[in-house]
Formats: sequence, C-alpha cells, structure tokens
Amino acid sequence: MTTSATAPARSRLEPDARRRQIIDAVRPLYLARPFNDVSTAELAAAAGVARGLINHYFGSKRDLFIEVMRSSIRMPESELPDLSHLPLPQRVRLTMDWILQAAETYGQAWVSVSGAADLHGDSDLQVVVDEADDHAARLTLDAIGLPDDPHLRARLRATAALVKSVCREWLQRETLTRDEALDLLTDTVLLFATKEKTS
Amino acid sequence: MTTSATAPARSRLEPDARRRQIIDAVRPLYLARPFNDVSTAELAAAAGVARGLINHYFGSKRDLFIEVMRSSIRMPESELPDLSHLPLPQRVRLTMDWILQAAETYGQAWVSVSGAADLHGDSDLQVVVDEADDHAARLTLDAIGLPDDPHLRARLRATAALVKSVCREWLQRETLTRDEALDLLTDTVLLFATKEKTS
DNA sequence: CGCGCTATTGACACTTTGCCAATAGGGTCG
DNA sequence: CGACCCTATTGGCAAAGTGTCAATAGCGCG
Repeated sequence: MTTSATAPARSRLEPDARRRQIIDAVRPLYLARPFNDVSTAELAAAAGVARGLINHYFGSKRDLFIEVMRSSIRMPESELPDLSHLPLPQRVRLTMDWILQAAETYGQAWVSVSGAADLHGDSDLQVVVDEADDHAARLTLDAIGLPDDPHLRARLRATAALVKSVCREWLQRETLTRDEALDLLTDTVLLFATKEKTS
Repeated sequence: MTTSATAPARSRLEPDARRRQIIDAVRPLYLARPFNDVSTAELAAAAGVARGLINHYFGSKRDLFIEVMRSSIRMPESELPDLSHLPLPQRVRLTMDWILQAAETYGQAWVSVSGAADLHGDSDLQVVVDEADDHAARLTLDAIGLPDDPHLRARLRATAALVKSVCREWLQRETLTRDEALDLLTDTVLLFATKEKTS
C-alpha cells in the first residue's frame, strides 16, 4: 500500500501526484456506491487528506466524481494482433470477442455506464460518457481496420450502447450466452460498419 | 392550468391526487435540470406545497425523483394499425418508423435515458430504466407480431439501448439522417428478433 | 353546528458543502 | 548546517439543504 493506516500522513506531494492519488483512493468508493451516498468527509478519509483539499484540487465534489468516472469508464487499449490479413467479418468477430473478454475481465466499470448517464440535458457527466463511447468507436474502427471517417465513427458510437447493453444481459442478468452475444454483436457491428445508404 | 398562480392554495386533496399533482408539477424541473441542482424548496414551491409534504408523500427527495422518472421515460403505447398481413421485415420497418416518429414528437424524454442511468451498482434508478426498456421491448414484440418469449424479450431489451443511442445521433448530434437510422434499426431489430443460435 | 379525522404546515436539528486564513513540510540558498 | 521562503495542506466557519415531528386547520359527518 502507498498509504498505511497508521501513517501520520501530512506528506507534501506535488499537485499532480496528489490529484492522481486522490482519484485512485476514491475510485472504489464511487464504483460501489451512488454519488450522493458518499460524503466529502468519507472521500477525504479514504484519501487520507483533509476535506478542504478535495475542494482545493477539484473545485466541487461533483468535479472529482467526473474525474474519477473519466478514468474509469474508458475502454482499455486494444492489444489485438494485426488482423489485416483476415476477411472483414473475421476481423469484426475477433474484435468483438476481445471486447467481451475485456468486459468480463475488467469488470463492469465500462459496461455499467450507458447513453445518458444522468438525465440532465447537457450534463457534464454525459460529456464524459460520450467521450468514452467515441474512444471505444475509434478503437473498434482501428482494430477492424476501417478508416476513421466521422460518419463511420458516428455509427460505431451508436453501437457502443448496444455492446454495453448486451454485456449487461449476458453478465448481470444471464439472459444471453456468451456465444449468442458474440454472434449478435458481430453481425450488428458488421451491419453498421459496412451498409451504405440505399437512398 | 390546474393551479393558478394567485391561488391561496391550502387546499386539502386526497393523498392519491396530491401525489399525482406534485409529480406533474415537478416534472418540468427535473427534465430541465440535474437532480442535485434542484432543491426540495424549489420542488415544493413549484407544486405549491410545504417542503415537508414532499417528504411525507415520497419519503426522500430522491424517491420523488424516481417517481417522476418512472412516469417520464416510459415509451408511449403504440397506436399502430394491425400489421399482421404484412411480411415480417415490413412489420419491423413500420414499427421502427413509428418509434422514430414518437422520439421526434414526444421529445427526448425517453431517448435521453439509457442503460445504467446513474453508475451505482443496483441503483434504484437503474431499476426504473430497466422497467422502461422491458416495457419498450414488450411493445415492440407486440407491434411486430412476435410471441412474448422471455428470451426474445431479453434480446429486444438490449436493442432498446441501441434505439436510444441512434436517436441521439440523429436528433441531437445530427450525424445520421432519419432514413439511415431507420435502415439500421430495422436491420438490427430484425437480426435480434429472428436469428437463432448457430452451433 | 360542533366534532373528529387527517392532510398540511412550519420550525428545528442534523448533515454536508465550499471557503479562507493559518499552519507546516521540505527544498534551497547563504 | 541552519534559517528562510514557497506553497501544499489543514481545520474551523458560515451557508444551504434535508428529513422529522408536533401543531394547525380543511373538510366531511353525525
């Protein structure tokens, strides 16, 4: 551990390091419980700092929350081998398989946040979720070897919500099997990635 | 208007009527602004009642919020004519067209809430959103004339997230045209509704 | 017309949040 | 090696918000 429970603390860190330390210390709290149920007192205690420091670094409690989410819901970088020698359907299938595996391994952090995260018009949290979806779309396009066209990305961004939703049915509700999820996602992403306007 | 601005209020309503009146009076506030930005004082003022009454009827501020959402994000009942004489692809297409029209007409209330609405494990809000998605899945199955099989419903429930996501790209970001959205959703729902397990 | 039931109120106590001046860690310079 | 300065960090303050409870007052009923 970086901070022992008996540490007299009062260590003086660089602002940047302190920011990261607070975010990391606080993350498990926010992943386990609703925003409103966690008080700044608790957050500060978990990070081993004074309450005031949280406002000093992040402005408001909500701003800290946003930062934690930004770093939690980002899809991990792909480590897929080069698939360029395979036909497109194969590439898509392997990519979807990798995503399902990542969802299963890294837990539901990414899966548990979909579409409009709060329900407040232009919520700041919405922006973060959109960023994550856009990031996921870019990664997917890259993995399946398609150009990063704005229009294609918009389509893939839309499928991000489906991916999460299917993962929820599979992992949390257990209403779909993994194979089923893989089949459905492969076909859908293929559809969104290739189908041209028919006018 | 049901409540005039100059009304001396202090009217004594039946509990049930009062509940509905508060929910209706408060809805526009919650549809426009984030949960935390609206205080109980404001809510009570909008409903023309004392602050205490909100806690009396709904327990907590959050419980009222949940109630408002429950009645706001439900997809309207379908008023489609009988489509049973048409082939399945046509039925799906017309149903999707109806959904797009509803999304455009009734505003984004339903569209703006996807998947995991908060990000809190078994959040109560999550339950409400899931209810709405399940309801939407049932309506869709009914409209396209397929049996209400639990397994089929799980699949359709997953597509609900996609529908909202595509609507967002179309209506808010304007990155997809309506025709494109219709094509993509039709094909996807058809895929989810008909494709059997291979293997 | 008075009574009782209960919907409704207003005030109170507690929690939480954000702010600010005071404190002290730790690297630097004489 | 010791004093000094810069600033990261603290602890307490004031305002805001939330939930509870006993008291009040509509409204139907005898």
